[in-house]
Amino acid sequence: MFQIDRFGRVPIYEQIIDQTQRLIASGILKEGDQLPSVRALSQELSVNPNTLQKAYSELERRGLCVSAPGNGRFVTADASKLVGEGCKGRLDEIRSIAEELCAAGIPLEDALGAVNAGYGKETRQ
Amino acid sequence: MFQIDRFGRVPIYEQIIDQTQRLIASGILKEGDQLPSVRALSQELSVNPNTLQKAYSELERRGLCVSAPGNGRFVTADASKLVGEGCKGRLDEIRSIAEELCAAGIPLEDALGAVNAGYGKETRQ
Amino acid sequence: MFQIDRFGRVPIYEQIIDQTQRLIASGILKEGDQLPSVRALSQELSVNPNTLQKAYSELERRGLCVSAPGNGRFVTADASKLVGEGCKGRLDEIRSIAEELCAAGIPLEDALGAVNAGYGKETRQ
Amino acid sequence: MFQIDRFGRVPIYEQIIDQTQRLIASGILKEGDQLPSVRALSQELSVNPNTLQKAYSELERRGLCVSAPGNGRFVTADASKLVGEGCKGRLDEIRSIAEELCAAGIPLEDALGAVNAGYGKETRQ
DNA sequence: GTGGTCTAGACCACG
DNA sequence: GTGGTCTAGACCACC
Repeated sequence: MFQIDRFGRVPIYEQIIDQTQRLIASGILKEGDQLPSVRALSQELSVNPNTLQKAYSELERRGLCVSAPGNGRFVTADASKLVGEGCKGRLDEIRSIAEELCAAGIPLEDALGAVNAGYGKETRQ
Repeated sequence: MFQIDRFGRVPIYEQIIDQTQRLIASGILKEGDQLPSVRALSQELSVNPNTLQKAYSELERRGLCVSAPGNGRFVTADASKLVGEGCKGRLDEIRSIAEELCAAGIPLEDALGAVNAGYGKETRQ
Repeated sequence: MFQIDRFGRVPIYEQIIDQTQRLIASGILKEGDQLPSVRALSQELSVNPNTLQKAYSELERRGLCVSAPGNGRFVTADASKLVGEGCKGRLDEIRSIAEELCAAGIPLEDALGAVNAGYGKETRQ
Repeated sequence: MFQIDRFGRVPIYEQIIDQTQRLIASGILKEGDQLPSVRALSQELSVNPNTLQKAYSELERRGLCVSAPGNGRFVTADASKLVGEGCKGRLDEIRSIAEELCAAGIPLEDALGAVNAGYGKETRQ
């Protein structure tokens, strides 16, 4: 369910956040679904419970899930909507990188091709 | 000449590297041009000299500049070419973000639009 | 009769206690009235019977009700008086918050207004 | 500078957050001031560095301070304003408690007295 | 069983 | 020196 890269420079807890958001965005996790418990996931991924706790707390802060102590943690009703909004901010990242590529003389086609590749990977497979 | 963000999560020395590369990519810094001295730049930016030293060392390692002890540090002949190649790696970043946007249901047109915006912004100005 | 928030940080059993006390304070529950049975309330609120048991035990400990095994649980004669005394402790909470507001520069009038609003709301309804 | 209660039910990290906010509200901590370092404060209070890190991270999330890795953590320009706004929400807490006191038959004068006591404590001393 | 908090101690990158 | 992350292991309250 989750894929961890222990050696990159993105912290583990952030990988969990990102991947959970992606699961919500793609509809695999829906409103009311229970997230894997801190302990269970900790064993499955061989990651310290505290690290997962940190990731889950952040997701909660963003309003994507709520915790019912003693019962588990559940995806909220507007999680999907919130993730969608958040993703729009990433368009700015693309624009920013595109500016650099432009300045460096990389042809526009290459940049557009990269975007298509990103979309194609999901749609074609 | 340089713009430093002391609070972001990208280290200062990396900001120096990035911005220097961009100056080379955009032709503002050309072969044979002298880079600002560590001491001068350190004062101008209120940045620790060690930090600048680290940035410059990395630029040298990448073959973008050479130091002539006692004379200064100069942009190399193939700096422009090397930067161009390096930038291609950023296409992967775009592809990676595009995958996420795709998963989140953001329409392809928006992503392509962001790329065009990045290119357009520079060409129109 | 009861309103439960499963996600807040106040434990469910404490919510039951608080709300029962409030029902007594406001005279809705009077001496000799029967409290809903653990089983019935457990179904109505979809709450674990143990949780309700814990709440009722605490109410008994405070002398607000007594259980007549096999017959039910009943509000005691001095419940109303006891609740009244207990409420006085909340004056300290107000004082504590008032200190913070004072430190933050919130005008005294606003704080007094909030108290009046709390009283007014009940008296007007 | 900080006062920790290890036995109450408010977590230590939250006490740090609250007290820091109060220091900002009362003008003792001003824009640009450096917060005590995680390690230093950890020793002074005999509290684990992680706990302080958690508190500081939350303050940062609320926009009250920024961290310059390697240099320390500093109060932001609008920290004071943000704290002021946040405090207004506490008026609702007062109103809510006042409602309960009203229902319990506590006289209005007692509640108003508690507010005055909170304000008086700071002004008279 | 669940989530939440805390400690102790380690490692890393940055300045 | 600074902040940031992670692990290991413990304890608590709640359901």
